[in-house]
Amino acid sequence: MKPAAGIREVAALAKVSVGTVSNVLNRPTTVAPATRDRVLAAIAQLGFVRNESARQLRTGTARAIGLVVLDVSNPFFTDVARGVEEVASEAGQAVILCNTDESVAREARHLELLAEQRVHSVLITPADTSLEPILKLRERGVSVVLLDHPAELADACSVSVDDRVGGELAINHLLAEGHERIVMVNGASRLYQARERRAGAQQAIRKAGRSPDTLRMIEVPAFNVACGRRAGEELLAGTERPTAVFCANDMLALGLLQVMVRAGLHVPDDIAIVGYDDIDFAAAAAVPLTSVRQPRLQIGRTAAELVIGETQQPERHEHQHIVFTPELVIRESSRRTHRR
Amino acid sequence: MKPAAGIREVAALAKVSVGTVSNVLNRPTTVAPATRDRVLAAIAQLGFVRNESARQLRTGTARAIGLVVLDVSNPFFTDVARGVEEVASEAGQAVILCNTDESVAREARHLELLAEQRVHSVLITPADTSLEPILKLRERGVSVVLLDHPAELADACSVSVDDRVGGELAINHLLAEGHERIVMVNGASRLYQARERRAGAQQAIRKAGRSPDTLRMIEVPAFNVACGRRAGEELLAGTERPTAVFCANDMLALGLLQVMVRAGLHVPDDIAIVGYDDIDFAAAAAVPLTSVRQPRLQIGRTAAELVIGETQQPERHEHQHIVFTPELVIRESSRRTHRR
DNA sequence: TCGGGTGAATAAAACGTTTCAATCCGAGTT
DNA sequence: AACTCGGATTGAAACGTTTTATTCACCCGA
Repeated sequence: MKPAAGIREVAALAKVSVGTVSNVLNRPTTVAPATRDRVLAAIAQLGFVRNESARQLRTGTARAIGLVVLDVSNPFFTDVARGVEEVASEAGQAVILCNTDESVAREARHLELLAEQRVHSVLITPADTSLEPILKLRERGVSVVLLDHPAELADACSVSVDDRVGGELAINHLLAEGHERIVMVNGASRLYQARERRAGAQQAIRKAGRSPDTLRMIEVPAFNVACGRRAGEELLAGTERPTAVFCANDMLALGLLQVMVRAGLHVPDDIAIVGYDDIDFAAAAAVPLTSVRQPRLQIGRTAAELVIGETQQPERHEHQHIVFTPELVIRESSRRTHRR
Repeated sequence: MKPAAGIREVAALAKVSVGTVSNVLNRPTTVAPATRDRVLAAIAQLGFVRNESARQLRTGTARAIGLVVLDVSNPFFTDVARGVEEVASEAGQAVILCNTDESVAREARHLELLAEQRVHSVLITPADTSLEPILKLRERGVSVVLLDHPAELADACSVSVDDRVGGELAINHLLAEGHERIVMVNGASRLYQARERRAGAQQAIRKAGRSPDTLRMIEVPAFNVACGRRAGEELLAGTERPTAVFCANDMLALGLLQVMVRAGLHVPDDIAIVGYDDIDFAAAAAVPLTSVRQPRLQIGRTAAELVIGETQQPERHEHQHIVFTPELVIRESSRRTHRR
């Protein structure tokens, strides 16, 4: 195991200066074809691999963009990540994927790491209401795009989906199906999504002129399957079971659904369920899940495009706030049947 | 936006040499408490963030380990990743997650990138039978752990699950349930997992003394839901529908299940289905899926531990090949009912 | 008072690139 | 023949750390 050939060994072998080798690597057109070939041959022969740290040190910034999400286990986020990756790799950028599990502490750690790596931009779904750590990034000159979190104040772009409309869509649908005792199972209200979806839901109730207690709230610690199960058990144990449940994401909905089915309840006749995100598994669930669809890939692609635009032409960049509109996909878990 | 404070600015402000600042960062105990506090104060005041590239350049290797998987959308891999992340972060290592989508070209690109980053180790589920690109990594001094791919020859550790046994378990179960026309839906046989699971399945048939045409093979291009759907449609269209299907992973099984249910077939009475991996969504599927369980987190944790052990004590490290044993989890999708 | 230690701090060399000003050389132009 | 021009190549500085050998200041025991 030799000590790894560097640019100077290559230069020596090709009988050129290190500057020329660097040019072959970075501006191939400026070097004469003959020498270029000689250098490439030397590179191949020595198995030379550019040392990215050295390059970065010199140029000042990494060719990577950080993507910080709330939960990698949630297919919603892996789909977003896929979108990001697609456009990033076209632009020759690597993506560093970080998972916070909704923890502020983990988020801070990851942001610290990304700052040390000198990534030029960060796409992030904030784990907290306070955007303070993110603003700090901006101060350091990092481009930031907030995902799923319109940044009214922050000096950054944002890409989001109108969660308020999403919440409304879900509740309107349930009301139209004739439900009058609805429970909303929500994640930590420290998360923007949780708050907005709730606000949308409540707004729908108000607009429909129903009593506020038509809609009861349950807050669980995290947006995952386990918490969905827990919420389901809670509902089963309690008195006054609702006739419909709106879960603020599909992971919760799938967990809850599982509990209901196992308990022998019929979905949707005994209890209707609506989820949020429309991940692929929603359609394949025990009872195909009605869900509020978000354009997952599109979110990722757009965010990546914004940030790449910003870093490539910082001067003529204006921060944008892009808001997609969600769409209700009705499936069996909430569709009126004629059984009862 | 000032030009980002470096270690020398900190040193100047704290009235010490840069060496001392570096010591505060890396060997805090060796510096006197008073000066240490002074330096820390300066760091805080300037908002100094260590430049990881410079550190890396000097020390020669990154504090990161690369994790290369076949499909980030597959919860199996995100769970493995979670395991890796857990132990890596305990050891102060970052994880760079790369997705190949089973493509050899993408795998090569990612390995190239990781090499440029000078990661000290790579955990990888190879996208191809040939391990050649991986051996090249080893030559460069990178520690490698093969995931899900026992490395008989390669100069590397491996962590895997006995896929042959897994295949056998699945088929034995279906035979025991009385099935005599079984189809196995498999991914690209360029993947080790596909080959082994098939071998196990065939072995089970042989051992049971059944005719080889009890088991028919279908090979689809990739281990994902879409391909599972396609296989399902193919089966529906063909003559001689099997009474049971063994899918070589849960994504395939979920896709296939969806098609069957939509076509009005009853699972398991009209057609039984067995999956592989036992991802969380398997239990929540339209019909809870029988599946061959692999210890997903454990795989990730073990791999990370191996590689960290190797890099920390290269001299007294011996390559290990750890093989877990899979376990059949029987659920409704294959359980004999008394309906027919 | 003198050495000999010890613990703390320093100065300077390296790490492997990129970049930029400077040089070189041959072809055109006058 | 003298000049200019432009493309190709070069050499050296710089990027921000870590590290190692060295110096420094001080105390202790002889």
